Amino acid sequence: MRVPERPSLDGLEAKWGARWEADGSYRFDPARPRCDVFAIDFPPLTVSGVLHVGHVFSYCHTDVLARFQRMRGRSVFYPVGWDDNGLPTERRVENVYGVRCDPSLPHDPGFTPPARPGPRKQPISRPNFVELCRRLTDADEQAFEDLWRRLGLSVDWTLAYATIGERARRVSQRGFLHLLAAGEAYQAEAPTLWDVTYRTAVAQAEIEDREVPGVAVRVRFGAEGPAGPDLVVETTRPELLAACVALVAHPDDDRYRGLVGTTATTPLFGVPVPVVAHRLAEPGKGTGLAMICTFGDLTDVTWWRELGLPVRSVVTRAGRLQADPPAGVPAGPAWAGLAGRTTADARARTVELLRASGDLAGEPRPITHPVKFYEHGDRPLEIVTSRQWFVRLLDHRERYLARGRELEWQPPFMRARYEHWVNGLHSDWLVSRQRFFGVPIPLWYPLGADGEADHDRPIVPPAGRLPVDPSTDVPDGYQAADRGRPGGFAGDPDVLDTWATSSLTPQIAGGWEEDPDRFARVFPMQLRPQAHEIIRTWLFYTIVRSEFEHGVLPWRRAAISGWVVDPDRRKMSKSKGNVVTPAAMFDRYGADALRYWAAGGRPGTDTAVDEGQMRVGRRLAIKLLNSARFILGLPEDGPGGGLGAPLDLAVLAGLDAATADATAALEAADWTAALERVERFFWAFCDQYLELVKDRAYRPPGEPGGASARAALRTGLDVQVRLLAPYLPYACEEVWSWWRDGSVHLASWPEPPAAPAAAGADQRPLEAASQVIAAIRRAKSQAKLPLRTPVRRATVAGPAELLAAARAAEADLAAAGRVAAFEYRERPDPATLEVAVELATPEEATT
RNA sequence: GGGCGUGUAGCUCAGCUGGCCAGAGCGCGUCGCUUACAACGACGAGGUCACAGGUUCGAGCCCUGUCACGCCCACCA
Repeated sequence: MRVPERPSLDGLEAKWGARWEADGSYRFDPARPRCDVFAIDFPPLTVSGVLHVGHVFSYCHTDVLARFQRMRGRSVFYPVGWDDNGLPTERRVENVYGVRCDPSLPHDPGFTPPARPGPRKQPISRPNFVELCRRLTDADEQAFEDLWRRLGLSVDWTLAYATIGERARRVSQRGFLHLLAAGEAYQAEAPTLWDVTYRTAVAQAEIEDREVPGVAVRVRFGAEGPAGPDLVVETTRPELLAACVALVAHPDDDRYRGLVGTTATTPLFGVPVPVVAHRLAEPGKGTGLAMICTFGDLTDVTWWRELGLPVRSVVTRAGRLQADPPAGVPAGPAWAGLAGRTTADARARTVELLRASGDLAGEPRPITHPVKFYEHGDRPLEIVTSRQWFVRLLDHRERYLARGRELEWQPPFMRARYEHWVNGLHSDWLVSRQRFFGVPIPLWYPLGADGEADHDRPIVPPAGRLPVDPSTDVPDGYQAADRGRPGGFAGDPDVLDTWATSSLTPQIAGGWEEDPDRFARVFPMQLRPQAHEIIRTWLFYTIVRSEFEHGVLPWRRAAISGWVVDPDRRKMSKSKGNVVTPAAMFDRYGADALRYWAAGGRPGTDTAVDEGQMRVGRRLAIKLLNSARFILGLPEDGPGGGLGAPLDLAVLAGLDAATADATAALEAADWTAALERVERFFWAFCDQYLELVKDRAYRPPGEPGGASARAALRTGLDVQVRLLAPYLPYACEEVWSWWRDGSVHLASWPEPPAAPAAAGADQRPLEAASQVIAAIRRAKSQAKLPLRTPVRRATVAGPAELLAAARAAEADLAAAGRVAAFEYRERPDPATLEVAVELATPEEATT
């Protein structure tokens, strides 16, 4: 036994972190049978360059569950992943190094990035760009790893993977090729939502609506024949006038019924367009007559498709009006004034032109309206027509809904989000992205004699060649010189959506098709912890992939965590300047305290940063050290039990109840309830029980009652250190090391009874004694006297059973309360004990 | 516009399938350096359980409606 003179939390993180790493304490044991494995599909940590306490919050929850399961004897499969793939990394590289990717440039092997970013972004080749992405993520990952280690996450670092790493690329490409072979992945030339800043198509799941200012403009169209006055259309996108292919009204709208089938004429351009009817036209919006453009919004796409209208594109992929007008639109002065402008510029310019030509009906009205944005973008999405890869979702909606009902959701209401999303899907999953730092689409296309790619006959690499990069690798049967030559081949230039890889995290981590033995042991997994805002992406897509590849749910339970909000309950963000960094919290309170605060966040609920709670957590950890020092510093008894006093049996019986409750809560993944239960017991153990038996505990070995108290104290400590270990891994490990071998985190989870002698013992002696000692303290406190003030007589009144229970602890009460004499009065009515306390006079007190 | 969630002491929240005087921690006040702990301990004061109806012997908990807040979703006229 080696108990320090003054226990402290200082230095524990470095000391035990190094030990756990050296001992491989958290290694997964691949030899254990499937039934002993607890596998966690842990969220790949987003390497974003910004650290805030939100990053540690939900990971603590998972870690508590992992540590609990490990102590229950499971081999925990707890891999850590890095989500470095994707657009956020690209954007950071652009800003940090002042570069941008130009895939037409050749690789420059001697390239070094500018020392500091210049005002203009320097164009560099794709390989150089990807190199910089790697360099940046490597550095970030190191910083993040240090943070997770300090937090005490019990992940298995030997299982680490990165979503841009070779293994992930191989799995991702294999998965894509499986979809392709099954006809579940297909390509289509279609109008899709397009981000003009990043110049890539985006999927439904990555879009968000934002309320932005705009204008509602009323525009006159020329009517045909005797229809009378001009037709007035209200639009927020007048710049798309040249893209107008029809006007539309609801079939039941009497105002326009007579016009359907006639032709109207666009102002400024004089282009004839048909007036058509469609149920999606809403009589109540604007004038009830809308302009159909290719393409202003998704409704335009629907109208265009269902009504068989022609295409007149005017917006380029860079978000500007194209140089030449679309076919059928004259290249007159009106167009000349708009060509090359951004859509926002062109909008204002069009209003001026309409005003000059007299085609404006009234003045433009400023409005705010919801506009679609790419979640990482800051300019509104446009709709452009391009060739893209899709994965079928709509065909299997019912199967995904069924899997969602099969999944155990925590909290259960989160299932509604999932169902809502799946029911609201309106398009298949667009998986191709016109980006650079991602998993390449593993295909080439043969080039015809005319040099055009034949997209209908993609060249597929054999499984053994994966991963491939079609921009540098050459398909079997071709030479490098055939690239881009008529009769040769061209690589698919696109990369896969980052979720197309992340949706395979169970397969990547589990060794799918590469380590079948391991995969069979860990998949399907037990737990998927994640945040609620990515239910529609990560969670949904993972179910999609698992359903396709394996026909099963990828995990049994999804634990959805809430947000961390600032102390004023606002979401933390860099722009608001309210980000709390974890490093400062670590320094001030320590990892255990931070974990304690995080564990107070109930499943699925938002939690505010609360330094007060961190202080409480720190206090709990210190209390544990101090109480352990006291208990372990008591005289040692020889072997042979000794448990016997009713109070000692009672405390252990109470501990058994707490253990059972905490275990049940943790089995249900309710880390907060379990902690509350254990914590409550622990404080009572220290403040009530320990104070009551101190006198006996001090007695030398051999004297009556001493061994029993010490046995209960030691047993209680032993059990409670294990109950708290998932929450306070450092303080618990420290205490454990004072008197036990090995790591507490590999010790067994306590199971009642803590001591056979105390099994099912009567808990009332402790309950009664606690009431009596509290009353004695109250009397002294109200008399403004020190607690050591003697009591001449304490008269205890109450029901017979409680009186008997109190009497069983009389000697302890007398010592703890300095009571000279007790009297007992039986009274049936009060449920609790009433204690009349006669304090000693000052003269008596001094003697 | 649709959906989900939340509204309980100054603050953060517990209150399980409705059952005796509504709980905890923080904060606050008072007292106390008692041989584990003064970055501590003991004790105490704080609540019309958002509002209005209803069901019931009995409701913070169930039903209806209203209000406030948060989140998710929605075809930008």
